[in-house]
This record gives sequence, structure tokens and C-alpha cells, in this order.
Amino acid sequence: MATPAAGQLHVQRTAPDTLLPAAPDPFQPNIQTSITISHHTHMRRIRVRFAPSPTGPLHIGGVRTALYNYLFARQQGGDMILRIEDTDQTRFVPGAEAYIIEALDWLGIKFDEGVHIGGKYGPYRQSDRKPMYRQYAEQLLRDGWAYYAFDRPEALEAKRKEFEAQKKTFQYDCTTRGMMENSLSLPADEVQRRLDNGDPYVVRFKFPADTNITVHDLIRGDVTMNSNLLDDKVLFKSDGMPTYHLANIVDDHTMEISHVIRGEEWLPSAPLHVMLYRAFGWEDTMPQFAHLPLLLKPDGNGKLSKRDGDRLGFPVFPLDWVNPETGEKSSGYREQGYLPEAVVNMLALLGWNPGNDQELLGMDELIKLFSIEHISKSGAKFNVEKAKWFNHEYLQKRSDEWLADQFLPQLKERGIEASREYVVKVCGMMKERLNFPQELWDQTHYFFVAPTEYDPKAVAKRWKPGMTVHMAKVIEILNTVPFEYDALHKALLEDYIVANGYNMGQIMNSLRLAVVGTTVGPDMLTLVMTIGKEETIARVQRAIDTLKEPIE
RNA sequence: GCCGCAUUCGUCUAGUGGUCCAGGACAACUGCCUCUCACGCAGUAGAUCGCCGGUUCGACUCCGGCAUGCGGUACCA
Repeated sequence: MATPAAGQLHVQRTAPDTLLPAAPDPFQPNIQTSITISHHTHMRRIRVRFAPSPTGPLHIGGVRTALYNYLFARQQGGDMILRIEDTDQTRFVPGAEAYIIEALDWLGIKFDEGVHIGGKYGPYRQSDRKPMYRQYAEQLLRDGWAYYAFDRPEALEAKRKEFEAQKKTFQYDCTTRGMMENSLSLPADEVQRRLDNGDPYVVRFKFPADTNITVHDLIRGDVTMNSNLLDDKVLFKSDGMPTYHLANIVDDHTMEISHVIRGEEWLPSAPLHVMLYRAFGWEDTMPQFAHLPLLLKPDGNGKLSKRDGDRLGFPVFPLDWVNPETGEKSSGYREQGYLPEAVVNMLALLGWNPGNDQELLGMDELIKLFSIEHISKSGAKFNVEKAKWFNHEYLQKRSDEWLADQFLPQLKERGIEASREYVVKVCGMMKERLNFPQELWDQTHYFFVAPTEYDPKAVAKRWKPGMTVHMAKVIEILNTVPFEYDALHKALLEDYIVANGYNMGQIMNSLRLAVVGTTVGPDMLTLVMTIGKEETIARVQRAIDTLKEPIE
């Protein structure tokens, strides 16, 4: 491929200026050349990419896009590639790339090629590919698919104002490019002069007029747009970098990407991309497109945004993120106690279904069941309750030992010494009522410390006259009966409460109140057996001393 | 404004012309379990399939219009 060095460019007017279209004639029937690129069905290796921009933490919607790409790649036995789209140097955020990699790794979304692991189609960071884009812009220029535009941002702004004053909207397109400063409107020698002079310029795509462009989307079917409504997008910026539009086509082509699965926000620019494949002569290997529906905020209908997370009490990001400039912190799923399996399962089902009633699906099953056909067309609202439920389900599958290891540091922070064995036992006992490991302390504190106060409501309801006598009896039983579950059960429940016709609920709940401080918790005798004889007696005695005999 | 996409229980969704007086899940509610709170289990309620027309013997499913929502309309991705 010819690759003239920068500055050596020549404006070639291979075709006369028939390429400079006039405004569409309203009296002429709009006969249009239809461009529909059909896909060749020959076997081709499935290669997909996740191509985030490192402008901040990875949004959960982006995570879902990555997941769908991953599921598709794995299922098809293809390749999953991580490419960083950092063509906008002004929006670079330090740490964002590392964050993206860490987040996807946490979720179990693995890559075959990418910035972090390399591969034979590298480099995988667009800023590292900078030298290769220029030649493609030149190819388009040479072939008449693009032109130089010298208009400065201020000139563009002025033009927009001018149009606005007439209640019109300015768009740099086939109807307006004739009035702008570009290689289509300026004489060739003037264009050459400016280029030789080093005047800043951008390269714009020259959309052919009156052309219907049909994009075949795997999720939505054919989407057709007319080129007269599309603007001449900048492909190559004055800073020497390509825009997303150019870079993404060049990269997808050179990386032999077979399917582009991306967010719905790209649908409006898909016709441009299709035209670019045609302009480059790459129709035969153009990837197939699938535009994913958006993730919506739980209230209202807007797109889920960063602010919503902390406002509505759930994370919008996979991992905690601290804005390096403002220090502002956004919380992540991982730090909130979500398990990666739960996040993956929940995200997979937000916009896709397996075609049956199964809801609990691990990564392997998702890979097996995934299909683009079953992706929804409309946006999905994020639901916190369902997210909690998923986490609950997956938490139950984790071992008591694992849970204990999450809990041990929490206990240590509170200055509590407890053996791992004991913590494992408590975790096993209480796991089923948890959604998150963070709830452990609230649910189990009484296994580690005696109550310091008694819930007034529970006292009013359960600590009735005569209760100090019953509690003294409990202590007596504990002191005289072997400290075993069955023996205690017989002595306390059967021989004392039932045999004497006492109210089981009142006595057992008062005992619970004495031991726990309120009326929650697991089976009472199991609790007693767990915290031990001495501790139980001490707590009951303390309740008697503190609460005293109530006065009716 | 213009262009595009979307629209089934509160939410996620099943549904590809008759098998749908629309099925499942989460949430809600009721009950069971039980010494309590949870968990679990069982059940109840919840959708005139956005609206209006059309095609058809028959439409949630096809077509058109409208409404609403969202997305795009940058030398951002």
C-alpha cells in the first residue's frame, strides 16, 4: 500500500467536480441509488471486540456489552479482543484502562488478545496505532471519498449561529459543504497552497447525495437512512489522530473482526460505517452489526448514569472508582459485596433471555445458551431488588469457610477475637438469611458480644411479670442439666415449660431478649449451645439485674 | 427541529397469525413451617399486550398513522 509521508499529500481531482453536489432539487423525484451491502456467508473465524474509551470507570452498561461479546465469542469458539479507543487525547483519564481490565477480570470476562496481553493483530491501543491511520485517510482522499476541510472551530461555530438565527440547524453536509472552506469548494492551487503552508485541516467523509444506506442489524433487522440527512463526519482530526469513525473501521478490518456488538447509541452512525467499508472496498469482510438496547435508570426513563447509582442505592460501576481529579468516589459492585457470578447472571438477563424459564445461569450455561436472536430490542430498567436476589442465591453457593474469611477482617476491625472455627460455624448458621457479606455483623453480633441494651418494644411485649422467676429457673437448669442440646430441650421445653403449662412463646422470647437484646435469631437452643453455658448464664443474669421484675 | 430505534403485569421478560380469558422471575400480599426474625415452601393479586385504523375467518404477533420514551444530530467515544 502506498504510504506517502505526511506533508507529501497532493490533492488529486481525478474526477471533475460532479462530486460537488447541489442541494437536492425538490421538483425532481428522489431517485436514489440504493446501497445495501450483503454479507457473504462463507465461513469466517468469529472475532469480536470490546472497545471502550478510557475516559473514566467502566459503566455497567459497558460491562454488559463486554459480557455479550464474550458469551458470543466463547460460544462460537471465536476470539475476544480488548481494544482501547483513546483517539481523543483530551479526554484521557489516568487509571481508566487499568480499571477496565481489572473489572472485566473480576467478572471472569477473559480476552484472547488485547492491550494487556498482546496478540498478533496488535497494537491494541489506538494511540499506539496512530501512524497507520493517516494512509487510510489518504486512500479515501485519493479515491474521492473524502476531502480536506480548513474551517476552524470558530468558523463552524459562527456558521451554526448564523443558521440558528434563521431557525435552521447547520450541518456540514452535501448541501452546505459548497459554502465552506474545503478542497471541494476551493481552487486546487489554493488547497495545495494551504497544505504546503501547513494550515490545519481535517479530513471529512464525502457522503454521496441521494443514497439510501441500509444497515442490517442482527437485532433490529434492516435500518435504512438517507445520505442527504447525514453529515460529512470528520474522519481525521487536525491533531493527526483519527476520529472514532475512521479508527474503528480501520481497526475492525485489520483485526478481522467478524461481529460488532455495541451499544444502541452507535446505531445512528452505523450508515457512515457501512459507507466507509464500501469506500475502502472492504464490503466483503464487513462485520455484522448488533446494536444492544440501553440500560435505563430504575426511576424515569433516562439512560442509567453515574449519579443514579449513589442516589438510588446501587452501584453503576463494577469496582470502586475515585476520580483522580476531583477525588469524588463512586462505589462499585465488588466493594458493595456483590459476587461476580451474580453480577454476570443479572446483567446477562437484562436484555437477553435463554428462551426458557431458567434464571440462575452460570457463565458456562450462559455461553451455551447465548444467542443474539434472544436479545431484546428495548431498553431495560435496572432493578435493585432483583440484583439482591441474585446475590442471595449465589451467596448460598459459597462455602461457610469463604464467608468466614470475608467476615474475619470485619470482626478484627471491631476488635473482636474469635477463632476461625467459631466464625465458620456462625456463618454456616446464618448464611441463608444474607444477601451480602456486609450484613454479617448486623445478623450475628450477638454471637460475639453480649447485648448492651434491650429493645424497648420487645421488652414491653415479652418481659412480663414473673419473668425474672422463669429466667432464674433457666439459669438453674443450665447449671444442673448436662450442656447438650437434647438434654436442655427436655429439661427446659418439655419438663419445665410444657409440663407446667407455661406460655412457650413468652418464656423462650424472653430468654432470647436476654441473650440477644431483641427477638431475632436462629433456634434458641442452638444459639445457647453456640455461645456456651457460661456466656448464656451471664447474659440471662444480666437481663434479670437490668430489666428487673416488671410492675404490671 | 430533523433522523433513527423502541413500546406485554410495579420491574426484568416469554410470546415469530389460532395451542394466550397472555406464561415465568423479582417485588407485594396471604398462608404453612415456628419460641422470634429470617430462610424455605404453598398460594393470591397484578397486563383492556401505548392509542387509532387496516389486512385476515382470526392479531400481542403483519401494515399504516398517532402518542410517548429513548438515542443521535461534536475536530466525544
